[in-house]
Amino acid sequence: MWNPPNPRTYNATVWLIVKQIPAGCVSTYGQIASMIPVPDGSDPDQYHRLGARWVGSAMRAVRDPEVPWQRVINSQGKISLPAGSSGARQQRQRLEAEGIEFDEKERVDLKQYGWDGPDDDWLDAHDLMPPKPF
DNA sequence: CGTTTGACTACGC
DNA sequence: CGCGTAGCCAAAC
Repeated sequence: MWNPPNPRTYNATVWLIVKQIPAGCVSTYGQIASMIPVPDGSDPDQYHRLGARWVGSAMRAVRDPEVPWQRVINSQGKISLPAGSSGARQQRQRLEAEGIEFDEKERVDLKQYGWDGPDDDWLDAHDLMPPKPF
């Protein structure tokens, strides 16, 4: 429920995608989740909603400095780390350093800064693996 | 070795 | 617009 059945593989896939987000852009947990194939037989919508949290746990587990974890925010355009935490401040600072602006409600305009996902040729070249079925 | 603990989201009120 | 809810787990205590 909170974690994918096989975190090692799923996290690696998430990190691979997140690395594609260009500086100055953001994506959401749900968007990242929806880029990853689902196992045969599962309902994509339900699975991707679960996946959003899995993407969150993958971000928590990032250790590779090349993964721009700060560019992943929630569907409301807000930072999901606890408000006021050092992590949240660092995320906001990093995003602002890339030219991203926050409104008075601490939100990023997804229409303006949202990333549309990797190119088709990138997807073809990488052939992402669906998570192991439950 | 049993408990605890999580970077989410769509939907109905 | 804000709040509560349900959704095929596993690593760290």
